[in-house]
Amino acid sequence: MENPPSTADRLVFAAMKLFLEKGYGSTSVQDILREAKANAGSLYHAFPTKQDVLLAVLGLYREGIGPMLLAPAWEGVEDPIERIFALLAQYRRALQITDCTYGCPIGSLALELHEPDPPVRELLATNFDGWVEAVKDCLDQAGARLPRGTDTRALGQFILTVMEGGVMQSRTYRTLDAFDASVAGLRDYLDRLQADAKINMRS
Amino acid sequence: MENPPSTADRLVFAAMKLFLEKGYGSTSVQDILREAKANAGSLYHAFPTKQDVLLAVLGLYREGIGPMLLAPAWEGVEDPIERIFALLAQYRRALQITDCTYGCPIGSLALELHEPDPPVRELLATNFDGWVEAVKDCLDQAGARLPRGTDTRALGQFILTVMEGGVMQSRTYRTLDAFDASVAGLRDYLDRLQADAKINMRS
DNA sequence: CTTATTCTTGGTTGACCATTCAACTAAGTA
DNA sequence: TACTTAGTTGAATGGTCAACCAAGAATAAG
Repeated sequence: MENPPSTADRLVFAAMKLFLEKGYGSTSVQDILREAKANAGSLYHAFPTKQDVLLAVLGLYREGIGPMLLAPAWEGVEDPIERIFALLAQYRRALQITDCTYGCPIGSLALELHEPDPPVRELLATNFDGWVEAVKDCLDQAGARLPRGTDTRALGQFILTVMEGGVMQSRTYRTLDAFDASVAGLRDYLDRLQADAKINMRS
Repeated sequence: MENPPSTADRLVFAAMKLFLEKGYGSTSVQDILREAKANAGSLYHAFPTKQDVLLAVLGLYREGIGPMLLAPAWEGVEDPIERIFALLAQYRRALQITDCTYGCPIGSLALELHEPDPPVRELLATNFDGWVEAVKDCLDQAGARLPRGTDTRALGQFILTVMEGGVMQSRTYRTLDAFDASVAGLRDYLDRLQADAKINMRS
């Protein structure tokens, strides 16, 4: 993995960067070729179509959830509930250093591609699944700190919802306000759930 | 307003329909012309560029929030908190009858247009503002049923976040599950806020 | 009726799009 | 050596795109 990356790898990384910056539709194959310093033939030798490049990018995101997203976010954070907010803080940082222009790449693609071919839609869903699963694990670890019978998977989906909705608004307003308001709302909610669980310990 | 609509109107309505169905980038000027049964020159007589058609569509959405969105959703619903959920139910219905393909037109455009020209971005933000303001009004009417000192505008933003995030996931999964889970989470949260406000009445 | 204005017609322009292809190179094998 | 395969080159293809515009029709004003 230390040797120079293959042309196919360069192409996928270039596409990942450009899809994040400009979206899928507005990124031309030429753009990818220029960014990766490759030729059209090389791309079409490695990938049948532009959409297959997208699939490779989405696959890379899926594989990267653990090592590229969760690992850095959770460094030095042990508490499972705090890990959730550390993850959200990671997205906040991304918004901050890009002046609220880049958000969640998966969410952007999910809404840009109105009627994506089934394989694309499935990979987007798989990415969401991986994210929700990670949050669900945190919630499960929090265990008795949450009310008995909490549907942790549904709560995980709710947390993804809050992240994506907050990112969407912040990108539109070009301000962190809406994202912060959304995370604050979530924080308040989780605090109340924990307070409730504490009171009802007996029973 | 009973006379046949002008060509410009037909074009804007056609564009509204197509932008919702296929997004802005994937809708060509030709598509709009075909749908509106008009010619290219007519469009460019009424609008300098395609983007100006988008601006007209966004303006129409903005004007329509009250009469086209809130009025039907709130028919027969008086309770301010229930009005919020009636509004969310309206989006659920839209998802349902389109097999989870159409969601919120503003949200879709907001994420599709990665770096929109300032006037477009501002109109998207104005649309969000109008929505949040309407929800805020409901929350303000709920008054003492919410904890003292509740930031109703921030809570309104949070509710928009939940709607948009839920719609995004449901469109990706092609299932109402994630939307329902998100609304259920919000319902639980608002219930807890109201329970809290009731207990702390005295003070 | 005449003139001015507004709107419509539809063909045209030139840029850009994803994709293809025949020719070429480099590396491996026997 | 001769042959095979994987990867590369970059020009060419056919199509679609937003936008333009000259000419004509409809409408309104004098």
